[in-house]
Formats: sequence, structure tokens, C-alpha cells
Amino acid sequence: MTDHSTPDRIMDAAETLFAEKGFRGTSLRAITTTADVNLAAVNYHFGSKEALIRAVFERKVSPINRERLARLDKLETTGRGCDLDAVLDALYRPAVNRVMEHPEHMHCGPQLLARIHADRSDSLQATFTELFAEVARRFMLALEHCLPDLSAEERAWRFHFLIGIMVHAMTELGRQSRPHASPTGFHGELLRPASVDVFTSRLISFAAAGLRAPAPDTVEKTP
Amino acid sequence: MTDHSTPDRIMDAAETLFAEKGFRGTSLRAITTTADVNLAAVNYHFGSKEALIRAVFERKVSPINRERLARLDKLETTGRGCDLDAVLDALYRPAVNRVMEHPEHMHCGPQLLARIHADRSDSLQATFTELFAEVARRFMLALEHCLPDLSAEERAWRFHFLIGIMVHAMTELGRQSRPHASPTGFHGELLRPASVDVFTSRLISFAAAGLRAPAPDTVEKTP
DNA sequence: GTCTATATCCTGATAGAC
DNA sequence: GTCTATCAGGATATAGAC
Repeated sequence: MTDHSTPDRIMDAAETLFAEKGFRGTSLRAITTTADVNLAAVNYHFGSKEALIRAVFERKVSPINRERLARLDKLETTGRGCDLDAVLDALYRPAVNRVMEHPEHMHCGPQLLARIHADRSDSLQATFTELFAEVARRFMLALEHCLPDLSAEERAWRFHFLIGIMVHAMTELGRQSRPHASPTGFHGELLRPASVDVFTSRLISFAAAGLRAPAPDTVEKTP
Repeated sequence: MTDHSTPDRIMDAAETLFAEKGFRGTSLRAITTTADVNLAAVNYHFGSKEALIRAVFERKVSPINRERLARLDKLETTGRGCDLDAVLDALYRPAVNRVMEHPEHMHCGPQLLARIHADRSDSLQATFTELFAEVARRFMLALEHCLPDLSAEERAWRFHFLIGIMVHAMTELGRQSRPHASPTGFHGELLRPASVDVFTSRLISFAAAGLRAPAPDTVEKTP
């Protein structure tokens, strides 16, 4: 932990604190104190707090998205691009994997992801779009191949449902791993930690069934 | 808009700004300027910024949850407590309704709800738990009646999926209604606004299918 | 209840020695 | 690259006149 370079130490500390207190709720002083580096180091290495946020943002998300695209590529070159379960696996597994493989960071990773999705202030909007654009485009296309009978609008909404499931589930997953708080209170010991495989399967079986559901009537009903 | 009392004006302004800039990214000065009240009024009426956050939080969520419980009550007294689609309607419709019935606030309502779900810092944890505990308990029970064959663990996770779908979908819904930003970029004109009925049906058909999916194998697979 | 004025502290950022 | 010292501004909160 201490053998990292200064920028890495800063980003490690920032990642944890951002997850806990939010981007604007975390001061540079808190970050540099936790990272045990000088206050001026943040501006020296990153230029500004905003730039640091973007860097943390990107470091967290890019590897996951790269792996998603690589897995989708492989599916398509091996002719399994229309296997819905496999496509969902390519979407979900990299995120679940990244989150669960380092248990010591499991409490902050998902929480940070949730904040990334929730906080789309103007200053972060462009970064968000840039980081997820390719993944969104490619997987939307894949869904089009897997579910050709669905209208484009229905498919687009269901894609958003997929993302929502993942973000919220992983947040909850991270929350489970924090011993001091069972925040929502409405689960006893029910939500025990599971393996990456089990958890990914859980997501896929639910999501695939939802995606395959017949489209609802879009005709107005009179109440 | 101007005939509200001072506390109401403060909460209206705070709600909008919290949605846009986050809880900690919004200063009391920004709130009181927008609300056109004196800076000291916040502390006079609410005691502190934290208390204001909780008040806004509660004002936004409580009516929705009250309506959810009322609808569920009615279902159960009329013997439709095991109608999964109806139960989901009771969960989703109040939120969709509240968000879409005031189009002028649609850009901030969902965003605020998303932030509420994402920002579970220690200071807001207790408030969150308190506001959602009863709804979570009651609907978990309802799911148990609707889906008796599912394991308790599987049901608990799927309940979280339900919440994730709603939060993310409504965030996106709110984002659509903002003219100046098509943030994620991966939807052209596909996601047009829909009526409350249409959008609720969309949520229900996806969610119900997911809930009814056979439980995945929870046996470890060797990779 | 509302307002002005202010206290106290913390923020991000930077200048300049080493 | 790292550090100290400091700036200018903004934050919450409050005291006290009206």
C-alpha cells in the first residue's frame, strides 16, 4: 500500500473517500492526509480537484469497460453474438469480478460506481458520456441482434433497466460487506456474500427473463 | 410559486439545487438566493443544513411511500395480494406518477431520488432506513406471497433488482426531459416521453418476467 | 419572523524555497 | 518532486437589531 507512487496513493485515497463522502463532500486535505502526501501534490500531479475526480473515475471504469468489449468481441467472432445470456455475461461479469476480487475494496468500489451514475453534474457529464459511449453502443447493437422483435424504444428502455439492476445490486453487494451497517434493515442474514459466478448468474437469469418478456401494450388505458 | 411560505420556498429551491449539484455541492447561499429569502432563514426554520437535507428528503419520499402502502393495503384487502403485476403496480406507479405529473419538476425529481439512493453517507443512513423500512418490509412480504417457490435469498436480491430498475429508469426519464443534454448519447430520439400508464407498464412487464424467472443454479461452476 | 453583520472555520489553489 | 506558508474566497452558523 505504501510502495505506490504519489499519484497512485492520492487516487487510492480519493477513491475510498469519494465513495464514502461524495465528490464534493471530500476535501483535498482529507485526501492528502489519508494518502500521507503533501497537500500541494494533488494540484501538482493532477492540476485540479476536478481533474482528479475524472482520473479516479476513469481508472475505476475503463478496465471494466475494456473487458466488457473484449468479451463481446470474442462472442461475436465465435458466432455467439445472439446468445442473450452470453451477452449479459459479458456485460455483468467484468463489473462483478472487479468488485468482488478485491474484498478489501469491496465496500468502496460499488458505492463509487453508484455515485458515478447518480452524479451527472455538468462538470462530469462529458466524462461519463465518453467513458460509457462505446460500451453502450456496442451492447445496444448486440441486444438488437438478440431481440429483433422488440421495438427500438422498448429495447432502449430495457437496456437502461439492465444498467439499473447492476448498479443497484452491486451497491447493495458492497453494503453487505460492510460490517458496521445493515443500512436498509430489511434483510436479515439473507444476502450472504456469493461467488462471482453465483452472483453473475443471479443477475443474468433475472435480466434475461425481463428482456425476453413480451412488450407491454403501449396503447393508453383509461383508468 | 411565490405565494409559498418561507420554509416551502426554501425546500423548493433546495430540492432543485440538490438534484443538480448534490447535497454537499449546494451551499445555503445558493438555496436562499434562489428561494429569495434571507440566508439566516434556513437555520431559523430548519436548524441546520443537514436537517434541511433530511426535510427535503422526507418531503419527496414520504408521500410516494404512503401511497405505495395504501395501494398495497387495498390489494390485500381485496384479495389481490398475490397478483404480482398488481403488487408491482403498487410499488412503481406512485413514483412514476409523482415524477411525471409535474413536468416542470421532472428534471429534478428523479435526479434527486437517484442521489438519495446513491448518497448513503453516515449522516443520511438513518434517515434513509427509516423512510424506506416499512415499504421494504411490506413489499418483501408481498413478494413472498406472490413467489413462494423462490428462496428467501433469491427473493431478497430480486427485490433489490426491482428498486434498481426503478431508480435508474426514473433518472433516465428525468434526463430525457432536459432539453440541453442528451448525456449518455446512446439514444437518439428513441426514448420519447410516455404516459404514466405506458411507462409503468414497461417497468412492470420487465420486472414481473424477471421475478418469475427460474432461480439460477447456485452450485459453483468450475471455470 | 426577518434581516444585517459578523464570527469562525474550511475550501481549492498557488508562490516560491529546497 | 516535495514542502511550507499563505491567499482569497466561500462555507455554516449565530448574535442581536428591528
